[in-house]
Amino acid sequence: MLLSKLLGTNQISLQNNIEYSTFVFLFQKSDQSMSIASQYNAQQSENKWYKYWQDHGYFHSEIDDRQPYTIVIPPPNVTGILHMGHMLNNTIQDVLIRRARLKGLNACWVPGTDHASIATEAKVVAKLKAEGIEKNTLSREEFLAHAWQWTNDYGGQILKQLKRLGASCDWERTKFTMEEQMYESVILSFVDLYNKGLIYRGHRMVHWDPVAKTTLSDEEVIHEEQHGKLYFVKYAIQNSEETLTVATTRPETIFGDTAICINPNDLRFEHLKGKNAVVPIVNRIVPIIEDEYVDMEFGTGCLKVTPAHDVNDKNLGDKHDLQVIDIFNEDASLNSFGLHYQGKDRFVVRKEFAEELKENGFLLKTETHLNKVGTSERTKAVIEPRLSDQWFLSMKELAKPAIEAVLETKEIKLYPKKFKNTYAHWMNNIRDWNISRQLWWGQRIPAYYYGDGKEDFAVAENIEKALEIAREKSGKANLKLFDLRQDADVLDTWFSSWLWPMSVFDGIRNPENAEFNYYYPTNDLVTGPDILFFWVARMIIAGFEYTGKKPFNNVYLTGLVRDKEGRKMSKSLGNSPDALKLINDYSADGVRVGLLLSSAAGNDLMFDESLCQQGKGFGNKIWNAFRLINGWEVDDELPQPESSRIALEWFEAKLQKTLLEIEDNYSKYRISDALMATYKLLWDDFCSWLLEMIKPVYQASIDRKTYVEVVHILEGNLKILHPFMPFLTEEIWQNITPRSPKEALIIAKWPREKEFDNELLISFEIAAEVISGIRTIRKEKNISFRDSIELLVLNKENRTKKFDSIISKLGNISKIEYIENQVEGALSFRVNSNEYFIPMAGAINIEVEREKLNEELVYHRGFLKSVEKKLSNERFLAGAPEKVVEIERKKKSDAEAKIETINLRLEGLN
RNA sequence: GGGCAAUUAGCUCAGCUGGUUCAGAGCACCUCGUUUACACCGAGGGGGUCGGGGGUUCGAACCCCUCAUUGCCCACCA
Repeated sequence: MLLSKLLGTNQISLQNNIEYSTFVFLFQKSDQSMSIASQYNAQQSENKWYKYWQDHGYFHSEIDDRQPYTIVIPPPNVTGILHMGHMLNNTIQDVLIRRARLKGLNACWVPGTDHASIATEAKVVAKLKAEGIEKNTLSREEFLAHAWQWTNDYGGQILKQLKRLGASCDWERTKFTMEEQMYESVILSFVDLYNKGLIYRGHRMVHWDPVAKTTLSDEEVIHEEQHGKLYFVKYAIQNSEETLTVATTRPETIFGDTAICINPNDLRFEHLKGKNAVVPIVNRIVPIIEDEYVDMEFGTGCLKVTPAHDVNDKNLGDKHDLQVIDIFNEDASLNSFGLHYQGKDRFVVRKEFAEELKENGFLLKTETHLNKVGTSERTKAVIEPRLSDQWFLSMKELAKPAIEAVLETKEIKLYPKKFKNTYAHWMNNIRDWNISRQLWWGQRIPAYYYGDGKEDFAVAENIEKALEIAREKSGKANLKLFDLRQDADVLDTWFSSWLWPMSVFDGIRNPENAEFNYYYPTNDLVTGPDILFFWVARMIIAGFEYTGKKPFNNVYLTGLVRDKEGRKMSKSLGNSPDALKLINDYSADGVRVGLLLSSAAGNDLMFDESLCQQGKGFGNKIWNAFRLINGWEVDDELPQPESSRIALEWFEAKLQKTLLEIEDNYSKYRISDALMATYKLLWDDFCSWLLEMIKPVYQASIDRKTYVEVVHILEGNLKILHPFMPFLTEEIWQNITPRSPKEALIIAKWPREKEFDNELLISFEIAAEVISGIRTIRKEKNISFRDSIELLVLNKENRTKKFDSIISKLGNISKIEYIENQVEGALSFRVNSNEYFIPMAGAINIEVEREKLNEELVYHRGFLKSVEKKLSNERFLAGAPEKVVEIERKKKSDAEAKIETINLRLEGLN
């Protein structure tokens, strides 16, 4: 352990606000420093620290004096399993929440799961079917018992998987959208919106999913391009030898035809006006109506009208008072209107009926046709437009504050901001939301029917209240509970999750409760753009409706995780890696880093396992930096070398500068940039420069002051890295010295920001270039790094000598000497205007040297010329700001100085 | 059909208000190096007409126009 080394016998002056607690504890030295493996053992460490964190309640949040920082998880489907999208999403949330914790905020991340009405019900139905049980043989109660059984058996699996990822959720607050509090909140909000007149029951054309046998909202329908056929079908004209031809993509709906429609301006069909047509095979007589809706250019210019199965046809039907004939059963097989096709599936009928039409001379031809077909988001079934009674929520008014908050006052910010356009478009064209579903798994609609009339129902949060209302509404005081029949439908899943940020804090049932007032509005929401409308927009709407406040300040929309060929990850392609296997192979930290390395907000992420490898490699690098420091022997007698003092001073400045950069990145939700800045600080600045600069020569000891300071720096680095790599950092943190639970890294304090010396950073960069120049020459001339050499400096611009000790160390320079004149017979290089010489008798090839110098000369002359051209352009001088002109002048004089130097060197060679 | 975004090194992407962050990063690649924390390593290096064309400007990766390609969202043309 490092501790015994930190506590020297000498008095140490603690610089740089080193955490005093680090030094207070005295533990006996355990002599294990040498036995630490050169490879970091992730698995062991992950289990250990996750348990430790949980046991000590670091994830749990209670109201206190601190400012809250709240995130509610986008609740995954209760029966879901962790996929790459979740991993990305939750890694980002965990980074934000852990950072907030380190920054001293009261961080609260509320986890939970969604009952996912349609998806879960489909799974349960499939499972029962596999056991030989059909859903329709079960009562509602029996089915729900199976569904709960399923939920209890398999539900929440995904939450366990999130723990493997390191997600620091407040598990004590885990919520499920079907649990009592959440369920009641949904019902209350339904009743409330109904009483406000915003929820209504309507007979409308809705999207019907014939597989799930339920309606869907507009958002649940995915339009897909499909190659279909356009069938040209001949209809006879009643009492005439004439015919007309319609073009249709759906011949099977001919059974539901109740009119033919032409455009009144279409001169081709003048003679058909006022006549009737005969529907082929069906032999139904239908009117030929006129409406400008018909596009004369499309197909034949004649449209068959099927009001029961097409939205446009329904509109035409309403307008022209047409009969509505529904020809489908609920599974989209034909009903008795389908005549001899009764019971057959619509697609089978399409084929067979087309054949029959053809045989009877009604089908003139078919053409291939590309059109968009609506499919169910969940079941992939082709959607059937269907007329039915459903519950709707009118959205126009509700949406107004939500539009304002994002687009006008900007109190809610979307990242990346391009989604504002998409949001605006959807919100401004928002349509009423069909919220009823013909399913059993979900919150049941609290409407109770007491009669057969359209309005014979009462809406209330329980049946007793409903009875009161029903008695009043109907005027029948003798109505009994058993006269009431509750609506069979449940609510759209999103009608419960749109309350999520409020209902997890019980803010719907009990809006004045302390927790709700403390944690709400939440801070950041991290989710995918695919549910921007389903969920995000609706949460904003609900938030304003119920609290008058936004539900969150910022929305971070992640991209889709794709495979490295850019394909969507999907089960059918088999290109989705097993999340837990990845964690096992690359460690949770490695996977987190891998996912974040190239995932700017809103950009799709091309996932490649090698990124996880890079993450794992990074972890190992840090582990080994720790091993290096851990292995040093401290000698109290040693004074601190000049080079170490300066190196530490430099790193402190570099750290401060990087902290600003990281802060800036976080503030813009540029998480991968924040990670990259951290990555470079640790790998390049800390490992490659600082540790190399202070490292004692082989088997030598290190002085205590340097040692103490570098350990402190390591600790600071661990804090910055912790949000990205929580396990590794806690492991090292606890290995540095034993810590009490109060001193765990997870709740440590983020490094304090301080002024820093920028000049120091600049002069170090020059020193680094000098070192690089020395290395290049060593390499060119094959001078071993073990052989020390001398360096002569022709100092033309008063280079600071501050870093000379470091140059000596990293360049293995035995002596640095400042000189006044050119040196002959030496190797040379330039940094800025200064020249550096390494005396090396006989190592110079004059010809090669001259050629090199000439090349440089050509470059600088060309450069000078371009600058001079610019400066002689009067319009440039007039138009450009003084600052820019000044820069050009400086460039000019620099170039001139360089040319002069090179010329001198060339003369010297002759 | 309407809208939005993207196109920069072999790959993934930065590049903010037009000029010192201006052509960058990480990875990959090439060369050299290892009894010295780490080969999951170190040092060094090569590599781009900034999608094409036109314009504005003293000055364009950045602004405008146009074309091309790709992706996404929305939309009731059978």
